[in-house]
Amino acid sequence: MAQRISQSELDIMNVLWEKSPMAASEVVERLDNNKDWSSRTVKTLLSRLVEKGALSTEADGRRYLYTPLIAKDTYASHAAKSLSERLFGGRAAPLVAHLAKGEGLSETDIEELEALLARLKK
Amino acid sequence: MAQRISQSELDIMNVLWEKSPMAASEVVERLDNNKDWSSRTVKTLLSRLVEKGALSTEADGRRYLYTPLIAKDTYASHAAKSLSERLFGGRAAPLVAHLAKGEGLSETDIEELEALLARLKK
DNA sequence: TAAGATTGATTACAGATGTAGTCAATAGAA
DNA sequence: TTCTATTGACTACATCTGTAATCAATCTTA
Repeated sequence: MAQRISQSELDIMNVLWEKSPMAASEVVERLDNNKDWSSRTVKTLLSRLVEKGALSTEADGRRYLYTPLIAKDTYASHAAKSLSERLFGGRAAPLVAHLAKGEGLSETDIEELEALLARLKK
Repeated sequence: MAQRISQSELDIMNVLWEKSPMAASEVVERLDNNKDWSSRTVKTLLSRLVEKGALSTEADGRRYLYTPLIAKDTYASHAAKSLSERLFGGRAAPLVAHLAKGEGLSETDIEELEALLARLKK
C-alpha cells in the first residue's frame, strides 16, 4: 500500500503520472513552470518517493529513470475515500455537493456524472 | 483562512462540529470510543487548533469551552476542491467516479446525487 | 484543613516534511 | 588529458505532527 505521499511529493507524482519513465532532470524541467524548486529539492523528493515504494528506478547510464509504482487511479480512490470518511462517515454525496458549491462542476462534469450515475444504478 | 488542519486535529474538529461549545474533558470522552488518546494529547491538539485560529475559547470557571471558528462546510469545500485540483485539474467528475469505484456510493447517495445534479442543471 | 484530582501552561521528543547544501564520482568538453 | 558540469549519496535544518510528561494553580472531597 505504500506510505502516505505528502503534498510536495504529490506534485512529483503528477509529473510522472503524465509521462514515465523520466530522469530527474526532466522532472525538474517539467516542474519548472509551476514550482520554484531547486533541482536538489526535486532529487530529495524523488529519493523519498523511492524509499516509500511509490516510485521504482531503472539505471540509465549513471542516472536513474523513475516510474510510478502506484497508479494515479489507485491513489485517487484512496484519497477520495479517505476524505469522505473523515468528513462524512464515508458518504460521497455531501462531498460532491461541496465540490458543486465551490463552482467545481462544469456543464460537462454534470453530464458525465449523470451518465456515471445511470451506469451505477444498473 | 486559518492554517492547515492536520489529520489528528481534524478528529477533534469533528467532535466539536457535532456539538459546541465543549470543554476539553468532554472532547476526551467523546473521542474515547474511537481514539485511544490520553487527555494530554487531546489538550495539546486543542491548544494547537486555538493557535491556528480554528477554535475559539471562552472561559468557564477555571477551564475553557471550545467552539469551532471554521464551519465544517467551509472546511469540507476547501478540502474537496483542493483534492480535485491536485489530482484532476479541478474537475469533479473523476473524483466522484473514484468514490463510486471504492464502493463509496450507496443507493441513497446515488439518488441524492441525481437530485443534486437536477437542481444544478437549472 | 490536608490530600488528591483536574486544568491550562510549558516542555519534550521522535518522525515527517519542505527546502536545500556538500561531496565524490563520472561523463563530456576543450 | 585536464577542467567542468551533472548525478546520486549523504547531510542539514527548521517546522509540523503525533503523542505525550511535568508543573503550578485551583477545586473537591475526606
